[in-house]
Amino acid sequence: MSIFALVDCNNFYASCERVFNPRLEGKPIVILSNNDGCVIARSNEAKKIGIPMGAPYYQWRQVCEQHQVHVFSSNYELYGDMSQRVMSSLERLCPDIEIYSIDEAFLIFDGFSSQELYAYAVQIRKTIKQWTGIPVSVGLSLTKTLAKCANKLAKGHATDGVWDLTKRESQDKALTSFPIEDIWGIGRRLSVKLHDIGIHTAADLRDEDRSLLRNKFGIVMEKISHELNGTSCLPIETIQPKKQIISSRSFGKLVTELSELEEAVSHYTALACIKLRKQKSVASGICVFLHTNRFRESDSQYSNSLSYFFPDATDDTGYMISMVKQSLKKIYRKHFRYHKAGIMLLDIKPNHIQQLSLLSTIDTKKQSLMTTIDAINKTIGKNSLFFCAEGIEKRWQIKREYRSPRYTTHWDELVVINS
DNA sequence: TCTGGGGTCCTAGGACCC
DNA sequence: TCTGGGGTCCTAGGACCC
Repeated sequence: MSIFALVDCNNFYASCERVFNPRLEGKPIVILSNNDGCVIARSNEAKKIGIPMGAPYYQWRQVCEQHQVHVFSSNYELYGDMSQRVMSSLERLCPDIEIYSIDEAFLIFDGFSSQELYAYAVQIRKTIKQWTGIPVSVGLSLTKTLAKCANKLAKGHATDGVWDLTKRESQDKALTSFPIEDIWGIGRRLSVKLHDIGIHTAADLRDEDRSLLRNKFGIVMEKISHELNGTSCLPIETIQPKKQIISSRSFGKLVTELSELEEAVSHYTALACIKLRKQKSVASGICVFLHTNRFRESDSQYSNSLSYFFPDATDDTGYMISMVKQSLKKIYRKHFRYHKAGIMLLDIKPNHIQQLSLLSTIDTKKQSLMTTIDAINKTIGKNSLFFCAEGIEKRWQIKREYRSPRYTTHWDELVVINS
């Protein structure tokens, strides 16, 4: 029988900061979202202080200062690179792997006894720590959902960072005190509804009449119940190309001018196109959106979006920028203070099964231009070449006052050791 | 002053087809 | 008395995840 292991990095972003700055060990750390807006990651010490996930930073700044919390802007280049190191290490330890998020992966094992597997999980944990510096926890069980539960227990209680829920007795014991809101796939709204009908723990949900669950909540809930019962409904999935790519940011300052919005939106388009070409795909359309700051109740509010579909699916940044600027002009209104804008690439397909229009004229020169730009930027550094439309000053760019060095991706930001 | 960003899946309802 | 029935595709909205 197959056993799923969920490997999850502990407080991933905070751990990444610690790898290159060991003085942070044992200290409270928080990491802020883009624009230094919200708290999006916390070390255990920061959790203990009571700083909640998602809290607006300006409301917690004082508390942070008071407790000498180390505050960082998000450093996605560092976290992304560290994630790759963790994932490629895991791939060497187990060939059957699904990378589920930046800090989690499911592994699948066949033919291990549960004692052997427990020992191997402990080994995996040690190896990842040694190779990357990142601490991880491992949850073991018969389904993905149970492995998630096991991982949660590993984080809370396990001494060696591994929790085994493969045996029915251990499941019974754990699930009767496992709150439904902690189950993977049950969010805030569903847990309220479940409590209303008397389902309070994972065991309650597991033992509930599944046709009732199906009728009341749909197939997702029915599957969760099966999964909690040890029947696997969610297989390991291989990496799929994205079906849509979104690129958007809040601005570092409120923006009123069309010209600045054009720059921002062009820049986001360029970023999205890089991702698009990287996964060897083309997009059939692009949607542009913008809105004012809904938290500023005294400001007049406006939001809008507009999609444009291309005659032929494409990955050409220049063409998309020109189209997106036209769309933006149509939805732009003067006299509003804009807080955020973005674009979404729509109906993405692999570039080798491109459906051409009757009158299509694919421009191979442009294709090789994009390939060349990507190659140059890859060799001599990001943004070495970019479209003028993206702007040079980029005054609307996000704030990142507390970003740590990009230790692993920039030569001039390498870690320095003072003797 | 200051409130993230990027994704997926499912469902219901409408449009349309034969 | 008694409006056809069965199917697909698309979209918007809701829910969730990290």
